[in-house]
Amino acid sequence: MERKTRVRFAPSPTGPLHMGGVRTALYNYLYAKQKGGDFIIRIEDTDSNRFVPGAEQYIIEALTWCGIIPDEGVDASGKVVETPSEKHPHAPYRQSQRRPIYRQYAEQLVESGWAYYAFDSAQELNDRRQEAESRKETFMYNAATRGSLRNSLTLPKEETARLLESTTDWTIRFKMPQGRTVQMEDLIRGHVEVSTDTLDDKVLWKRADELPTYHLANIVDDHLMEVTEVIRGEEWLPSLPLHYLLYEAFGWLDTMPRFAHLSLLLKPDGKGKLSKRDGDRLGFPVFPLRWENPETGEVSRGYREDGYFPEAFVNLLAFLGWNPGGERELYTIEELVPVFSLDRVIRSGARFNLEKAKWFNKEYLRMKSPQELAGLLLPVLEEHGCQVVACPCNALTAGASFEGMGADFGNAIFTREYVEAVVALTQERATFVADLWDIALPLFKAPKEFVQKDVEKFWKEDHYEYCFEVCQYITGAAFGFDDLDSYRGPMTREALEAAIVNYIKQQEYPMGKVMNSLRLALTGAASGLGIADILSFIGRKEFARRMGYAAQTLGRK
RNA sequence: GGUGGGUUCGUAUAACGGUUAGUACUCAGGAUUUUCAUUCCUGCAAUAGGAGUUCGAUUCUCCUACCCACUACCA
Repeated sequence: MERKTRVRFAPSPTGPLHMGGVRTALYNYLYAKQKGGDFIIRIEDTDSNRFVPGAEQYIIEALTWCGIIPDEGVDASGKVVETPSEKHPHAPYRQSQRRPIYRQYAEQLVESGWAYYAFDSAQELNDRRQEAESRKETFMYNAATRGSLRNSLTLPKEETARLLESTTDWTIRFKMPQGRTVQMEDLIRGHVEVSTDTLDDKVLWKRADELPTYHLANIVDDHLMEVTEVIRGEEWLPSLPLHYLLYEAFGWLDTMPRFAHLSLLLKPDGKGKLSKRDGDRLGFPVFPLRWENPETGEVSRGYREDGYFPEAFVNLLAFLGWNPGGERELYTIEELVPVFSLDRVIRSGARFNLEKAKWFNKEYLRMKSPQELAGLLLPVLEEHGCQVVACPCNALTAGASFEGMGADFGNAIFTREYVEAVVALTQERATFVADLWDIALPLFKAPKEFVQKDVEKFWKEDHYEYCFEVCQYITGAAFGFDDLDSYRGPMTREALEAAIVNYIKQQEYPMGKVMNSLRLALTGAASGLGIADILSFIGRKEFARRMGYAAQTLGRK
C-alpha cells in the first residue's frame, strides 16, 4: 500500500533553534516536497521544566524566514494549531496539549506485558547509581536490576494497586526484552543492529505530571499523524532500537516509519559539535535569528541580523552534509526540492566554515537586482542621514549621467534611480548589503577626513596640481590654469574615462599618480571606485566643490 | 567504562573495484585595471595506520588509533 509521504520536524521549545536544527527541518521539508507529501510541525514540550517563553515563536519565525513553510501544524498566521480542522486533522500539535492521549497507550503496554509500573523515588535511583559507580560500574534499570527494585514486577498486586492509587510519583517503564538483537535499517547509515542487553528500561510516562517522555510521545504521535519517514539528528540513533521495539509492542510494525539519522554540525575548529559558545568565540552566528534570552537578557546574534539572505543561509545549510553530486553549488530552496536525496547525505559530521558561508551570500547578492538591493539599502541610507525620493524625471537609462538629476549632496537627497545605479555599480564588490554603504560612501557623502597614509603618499605638489588642472578642464571651475580648454562632453562614465585619460596622456602626466591623488581628494582614500565612475555620479559641481575642500584641508602650494 | 556511529587536501565535498584522486572556499603567485575590487590563469594541499580479499582497494572485510553521540522521571 502506497502511503502519502508525511514527515515532521519536532523541535523542543527550550531555546532558539540552532542552525543544525534548521538543517534538519530543511531536509525534512525538501524530502516532503519532492515526494509531494506533507511537512508537519509538532512541538515537543513534554518537559515543562525546560520550557522557554518565546522559543516556539522563534522556531516558527526562523523557519518562515528560511522559506520552510509547514503544511500542517502551524496556521497561516504562524500559530501552532490547537483545534482539529480539515487542514490540521491531528491538532493539537503541541504535545503538552495532547496529554490525555498518551496515558492509555502507556497502560496498553503494561497490560500486554511490554511495560510496568515503577515506584522508585529519584533518591532511591540516585543511591543505586552512586553505589554502582563506587564499584566502577554503571547502573542500568533493566532485566538485570529490575528484580531488585520497587515496581509492579516485584511488588505484590495489592501493594501495586495501593501505590498506584495513593501516590503520584510513579512512572511507567518499558520492559526491555532480554537477549534480543534488534535489526534496524537507516536510510542514511544502512543496516544497524543492537543487542537489547545493552539497553535499559526507559521511562515512558510520568504520573507526576501525567506527561509522556520523548520516546512514548514520539512514537504515539508519529503513528497517529501517519508519519512515513523520520528524519532527525544523529543523537537519536542510540534510541532507535527502543523505538523499533515500541512499534513492535504496539503492533504498529506494518506502518512504522523509515528512519534517517543526520550527522551533527561540528565546530569550525577543534573538536566537538557546534555550540552557541563557538559563535561568540569565533564571531559568527549559530542561530538563524537574533535571540535574546528572556531570563538573562543575553543576546545571541542571528544570520538574518548579520546580513545574510535567507537563500544563502538555506543554500549553505543544504550543502553542509549533502550535495547533489555535480559541480553546481548554487541552488534555491525550490531548486533543491527535485535534486535532494537522503542517500547522498554524508554520514560524517560537517564542519561549519564561515568563509564559505560568506561566499554563498556574496553570490546571492550579485544575483539580486539593483532594484531589490536598493530597497534593502534604504534603511542604511536613512540611518546615515540620507533621504531617498522618487525621481521627478524620467527613469535614467544605463550609462547616463546623473549630474543634476539624481543627487543633491548639499541636502543629502537622492533619487531612487540614483541609488539603484549606485548599487548596480558596487554590488559585485560586496558580500552584505551593509558593505554597499561602505563601498559607495563617496557617492553619497563628500569626504571630511583623509587617510593619512594616502595623503603622505599621493598628496604631493607635483601631482596634486595636475588634479586641479584636470578638475578645471572637466568642470570649468577656476583653479588658476590659464588658456585651458574646457571639456564639453557628457558626464558619462565612458566619455569621462576617455577625456581624462586622453588629457593626462597628452600632458604627459604620470597616470597612476594623478588618478590616485584625484581619488584621494574625491573620496578621502587612494583606493576605491574608478574616477570616471565617481564623476559620472557626483557631477561637475560636486567635483569642483570636493577639490576645493581638498585644497583647503590638505593644502595647496 | 559500555553501546552505537564516523574518518578523502586546512574546510565542504566528488570519484560502477580500474582517474595524473576532480571541484568549490581559503591561501600564495601572475595577467587585466589609474588604485582597490571584479574577472581570468597558475600553484599549494588529501584517501588516519596496519593486515586481508582481489590482476587491481579511496571504495569490500578485519584490527588499531582518533573523533562524535548516547548511556536522565531532557529532548
